[in-house]
Amino acid sequence: MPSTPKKSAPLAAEPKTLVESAYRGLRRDIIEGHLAPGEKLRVEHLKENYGVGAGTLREALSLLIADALVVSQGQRGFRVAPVSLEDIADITNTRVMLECEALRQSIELGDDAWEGALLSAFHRLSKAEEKLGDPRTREEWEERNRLFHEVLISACPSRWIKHFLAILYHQAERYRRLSLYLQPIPRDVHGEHEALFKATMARDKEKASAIMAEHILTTLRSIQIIPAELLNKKSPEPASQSQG
Amino acid sequence: MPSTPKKSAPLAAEPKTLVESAYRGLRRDIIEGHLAPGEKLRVEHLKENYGVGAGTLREALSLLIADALVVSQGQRGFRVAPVSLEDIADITNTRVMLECEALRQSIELGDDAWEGALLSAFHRLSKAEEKLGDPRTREEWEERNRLFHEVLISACPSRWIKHFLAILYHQAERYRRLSLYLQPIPRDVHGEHEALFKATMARDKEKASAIMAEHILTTLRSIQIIPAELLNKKSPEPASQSQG
DNA sequence: ATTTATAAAAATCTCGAGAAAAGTTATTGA
DNA sequence: TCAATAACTTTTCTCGAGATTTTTATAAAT
Repeated sequence: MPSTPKKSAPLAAEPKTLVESAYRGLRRDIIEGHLAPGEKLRVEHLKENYGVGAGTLREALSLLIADALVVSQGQRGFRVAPVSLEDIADITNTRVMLECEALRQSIELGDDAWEGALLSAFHRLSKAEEKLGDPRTREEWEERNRLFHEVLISACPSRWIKHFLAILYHQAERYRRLSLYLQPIPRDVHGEHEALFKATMARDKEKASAIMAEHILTTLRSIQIIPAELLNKKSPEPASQSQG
Repeated sequence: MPSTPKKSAPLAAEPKTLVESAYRGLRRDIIEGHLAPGEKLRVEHLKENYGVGAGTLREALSLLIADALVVSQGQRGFRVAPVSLEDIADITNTRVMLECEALRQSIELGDDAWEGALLSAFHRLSKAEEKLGDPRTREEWEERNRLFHEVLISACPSRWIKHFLAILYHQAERYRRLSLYLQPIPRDVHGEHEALFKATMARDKEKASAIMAEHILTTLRSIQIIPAELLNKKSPEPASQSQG
């Protein structure tokens, strides 16, 4: 569970310590694909890229195991978590179940402030969707999309469901970015968001969750074709990373 | 997700490294209550109890954040995760949802080998339940109970659901042990297990999941009274731990 | 040519000491 | 008496170096 109630990240908010700085940088590079799935993470090499000591980097990698973005085996070091078609299907199905349940509870319990926040988030997302196509606005849309989904379920009182959803969202985001090269622009995602928004505001639990399920599953279908060369790099080819 | 398909633990199987040894010992001591909820975990003191260096212990603590048994805040060190009535209720409800879904899928997809394993697990659990009351057999019952639940959902193909359930099971176990002093012997748990077993073998998905839900919720009700002195020790009172 | 054994290389794992921060106690001033 | 500051103590955080283990490369033997 999140140690602080501030954000969805599994650690405190701002990178006060070097461990957290390295954790952030590594997470970003894994999700954005700069560190390929299955790639070996050699501590002695990586510590230079993130400007920290060996022990500190090991600690950051241990933290990333919680997000299932890194795996470690016995005495054989760390690797970027591998990807597979079964995995993304599993992630999606589990996310559908949890997010639909969270949405139902949120609709049941949400108050006026929640409605207001939702209205605001939907407005901002709509604005970002108007000017899609420009790759410079993609990051903005990505962030507002995340926020829209977060606000939708924010009235759900279960911290555990939200915690698990945050993990799954990061996982799904990684897969989405891997297949982004193929499908630069989503399908009619605005229509889906609008229907989702309306059903939620109308407090129609079943309809809203049905739309949500279809929405997430559609995303899966647009992802399922991933070029083979992006999968599970086992060889120790050195990749360049960004710096926190 | 588990890095190895062997067990439900988030790390490799046997404690080959000191990090893992410390991780195991700490997890045990937290779940069994030797390290009280909310208690501060001072690295310099703890490293003697587990016979490892400071960096190694920090790494083990980072690993425990994945299980939500330890929390860390900024520059203020580590603490045992606090407990609350809302939390155990949340854990239970989430567990009901996930475990019922997993059971439905398991019933749907389980083959003959699964039925055989289930039969075996139920038999062993029944034997252990006959001679309950003797506190020496409690650990044995605990283990067989865990295994019975694990086998029940083992035919569910979703690794993520099982991963989340493993986390929640550890959480619930901690609460159960905290309240164990009050309720040394469970209620008619054997009858519940038998009904659950029969409905599952009869491939009655809805009936089985309904019994499962009631079963888990009943456990919650028997837990919800926890003596105040066991809650959230904020003061740095030194507690004695077991040694790995 | 394939396999086994040996040796070198690389990487992981581990520890103790030093710098930075947080928490605590004592002192000063109103 | 109480609040604020300052000095002190404790603890966390960080790094570099040494001990094991794994991996790779080389050579010998069937």
